[in-house]
Amino acid sequence: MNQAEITEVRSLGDHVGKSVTILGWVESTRSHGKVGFVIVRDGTGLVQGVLLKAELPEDDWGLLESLTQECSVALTGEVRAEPRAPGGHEIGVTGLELLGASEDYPIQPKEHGVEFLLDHRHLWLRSSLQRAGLRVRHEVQQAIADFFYDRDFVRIDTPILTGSIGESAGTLFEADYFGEPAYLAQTGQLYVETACPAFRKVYCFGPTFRAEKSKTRRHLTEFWMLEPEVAFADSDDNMRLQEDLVCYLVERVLERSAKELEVLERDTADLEAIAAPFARISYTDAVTLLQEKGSEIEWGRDLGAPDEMLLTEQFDRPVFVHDYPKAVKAFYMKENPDDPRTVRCNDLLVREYGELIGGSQREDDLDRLLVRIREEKLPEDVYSWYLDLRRYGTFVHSGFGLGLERTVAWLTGRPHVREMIPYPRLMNRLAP
RNA sequence: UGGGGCGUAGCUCAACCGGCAGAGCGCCUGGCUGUUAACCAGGAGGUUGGUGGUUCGAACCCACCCGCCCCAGCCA
Repeated sequence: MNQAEITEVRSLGDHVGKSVTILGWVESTRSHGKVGFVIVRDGTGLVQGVLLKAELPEDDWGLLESLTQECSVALTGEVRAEPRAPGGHEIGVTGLELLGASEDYPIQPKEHGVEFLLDHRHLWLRSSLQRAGLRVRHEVQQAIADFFYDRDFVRIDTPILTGSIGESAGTLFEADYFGEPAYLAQTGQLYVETACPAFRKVYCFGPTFRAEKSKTRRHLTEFWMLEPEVAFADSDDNMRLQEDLVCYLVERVLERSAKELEVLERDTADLEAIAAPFARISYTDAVTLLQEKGSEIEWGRDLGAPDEMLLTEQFDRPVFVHDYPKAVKAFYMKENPDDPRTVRCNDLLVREYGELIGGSQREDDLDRLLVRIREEKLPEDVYSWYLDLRRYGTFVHSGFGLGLERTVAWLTGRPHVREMIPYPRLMNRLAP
């Protein structure tokens, strides 16, 4: 195999009229007796190969029947522009080599059930909708890195194995750590906060784990979370950063993932309309509004999914709900000086998917934080290092967590987060 | 964990009131020089999720169990 003549499908436009070799996997074949068509995917695009019995060596023509779905091949021939071909180009095949056979490939270009597809996730990844969704995920990850790099944030990788607890016990995955209990991280937040005095603006971005027995289209037990943390930023600064980030992500995906959104049949009208500022409504005002719209919600209770849906329908873009009751939020959130029943926090809600972001200003007063830890009956000793942050130069700071899969599901319009991560971990799925 | 739905060929699904278990796709064989989920002809492929019960007779009715999906709770 002469590597010098191997060409990627995405650059075929530069090789029209020339002979090239394509390496890839067969998506489908159609044979008509003395002419055959083969669709090859090489990971950069699709190209159609045209095989004429009269123009192929006898041996190569015989190979046609062994070109089964997903076998790997080397295809050699002249490139032609052909608008009718998937990908816009076709190759008049003059040489054909079977690299790896593929017998009884399980996934057909037909409808399949969810369970079957998830059981074959390692093969399902090759399908067009899955490729499109995961490519958007990749774009969003890169956009996140670019956004924070451009703003002088330092990326801090927080531990996945921890001895201390993130938010609430009972939803932690436990592991054995040389005889001691260890837990898979639910959040990197407490750790990333500690890097603020070192770098001022920081973020962590990695997998997090929740042993929640939830079975909804918005939850995974292992998901990727972006968690920025900014020193000397209050809750309002925090919301402005979230707004800027979400606008940037939408812009990037519209600009660079247009092809993928088309494959996914995403109507992008609502994304194109998104611009700062987003609506901001206090929890208290939201409750009043929801009650007017017929919700049973009462002040003090957390917003349920139906409430969030109803609320987002009142706005034409993502909406911030801020200053929730202290009782329904985490211990580390800053008590609201104007109304001690509430904390300085916010959720960012979008239509159909609910909470994309949860954020807050952090409690920076040592005594008040201790009171909250005791109220929640949390083990004080494991938080000693977190409390040190308030002992040695405490400072106003805020941050938030953005769920990657939920964000990508929203951007692509796919209904379920399980398709937005290569290998979803769900309550009842640990394989493949 | 609660509410609702479902489980039949490799896959997606039919099967009327309880009466011979079927189709499409995929696969195999043959035909065809421009197909786009190609088409035409033929073929193979079944312990109807499991156990027990009712009945002359169960894919179908009943009980229990297993599995999956959707919604809710929890959250990102």
